[in-house]
Amino acid sequence: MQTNIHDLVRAKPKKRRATLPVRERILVAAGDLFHKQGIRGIGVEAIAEAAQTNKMTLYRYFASKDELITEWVRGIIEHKEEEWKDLSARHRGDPHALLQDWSQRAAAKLRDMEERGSALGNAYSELPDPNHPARVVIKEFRAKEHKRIMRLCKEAGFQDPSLAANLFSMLLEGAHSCVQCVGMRQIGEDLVKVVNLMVANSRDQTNGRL
Amino acid sequence: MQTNIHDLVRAKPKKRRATLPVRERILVAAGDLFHKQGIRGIGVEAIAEAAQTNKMTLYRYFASKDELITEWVRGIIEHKEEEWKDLSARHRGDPHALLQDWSQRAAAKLRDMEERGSALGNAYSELPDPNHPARVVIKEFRAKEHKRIMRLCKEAGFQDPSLAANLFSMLLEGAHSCVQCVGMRQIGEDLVKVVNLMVANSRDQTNGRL
DNA sequence: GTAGTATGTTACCGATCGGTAACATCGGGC
DNA sequence: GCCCGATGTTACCGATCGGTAACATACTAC
Repeated sequence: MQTNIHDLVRAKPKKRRATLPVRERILVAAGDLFHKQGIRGIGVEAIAEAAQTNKMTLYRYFASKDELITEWVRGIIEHKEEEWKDLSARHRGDPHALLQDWSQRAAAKLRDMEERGSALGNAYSELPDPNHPARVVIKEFRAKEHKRIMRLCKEAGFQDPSLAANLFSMLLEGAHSCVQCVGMRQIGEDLVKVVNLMVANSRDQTNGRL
Repeated sequence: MQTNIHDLVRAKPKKRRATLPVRERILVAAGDLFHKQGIRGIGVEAIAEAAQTNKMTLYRYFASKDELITEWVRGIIEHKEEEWKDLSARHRGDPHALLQDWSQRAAAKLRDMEERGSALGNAYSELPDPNHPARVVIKEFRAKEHKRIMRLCKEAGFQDPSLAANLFSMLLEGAHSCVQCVGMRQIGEDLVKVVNLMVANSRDQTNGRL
């Protein structure tokens, strides 16, 4: 077969797809589909296709679907960890400001969250097996995160830091669920409001209400 | 074949199993397994077996697995509705007491909730299809429940009833999630504490902080 | 060029699962 | 006794899915 103009034209977009390396593309596509369709609601073949590759290549990077799930979860957690680092670097020595900024960022995330709540929360619900590696990872992260908030509440001088920390955790997690029955903008704003109130309360030493 | 003593002995437990009518047994077994193993993690055959019947009979009562799921969800909601009726009958004209009782009951439920949070929340996560009847039913219920709380907050004289209602919803939903990273006893008690605080605040007219 | 590595393609396997058909059995009411 | 409705049993179908094998192709480096 002779080389003609069409071949030259078609030849271009060959390597063009590689905006990201394969592994990353798979993780991104998997994350997107896991989140939208549910972990058990999407097959590896569809994920590979969405990542512009195929099942075989997927299995060259991930030993199993469960491992793919776990790596995806790890990625989300890693991202959250980095955000914590940024947050604590930005407000070093000022736990009140940190908490407020934290709630504002959460509200911002709530704002552009369409219908299907928290990825980690959903994953946790979808993986009831207590030995599933992804579930274990999520559980550890949640415990860690809660300790972090607890420490922050102590630094912030809350009268009952344990209560305050549990409250913050409840509010944040609850906001993700309530997005589904209340508007997301409202929920985000209310989260910020109440955090501001609590912080103001803890600052005002004459009235340690919370 | 002759009738012998063994046949007589075996004959007894035949109808003995009917503690509940078949349909109820199926719903109970399905609920148990859906909750423990996840909706997509359990098959209809296993459900039928747990209900001490078989797949064929299950399909004589429920047209499909989806219908079984939906009926199960409806049952849970019905139960919650009745509890609301009881609650509002018991505290007619006293929204503050109602809210406090409500939080106490929620705390009690949190106390004997082992590991796997709210059934409706999990179901919602497991059924991403926005057209799934069970999902629709849950969504409607949540909206209804939130309106109920909102009305209650107005009656209770909260300065910002919308904020208060969103807060209550967030706290309750969040408590179900946080059960997984904090102890359940603690979460329940803290939920009660903060509801009491908010109610006290709304009663104290000189300080409408929330 | 050639060799080697990463990726694509196809076909397949075994298991599971939702759902159905056909037939057997049982139990209660007449 | 008989009949009839409810339930049990078995076998099966078609689809989906996770995972693998074998082979073909493309790209890079030398």
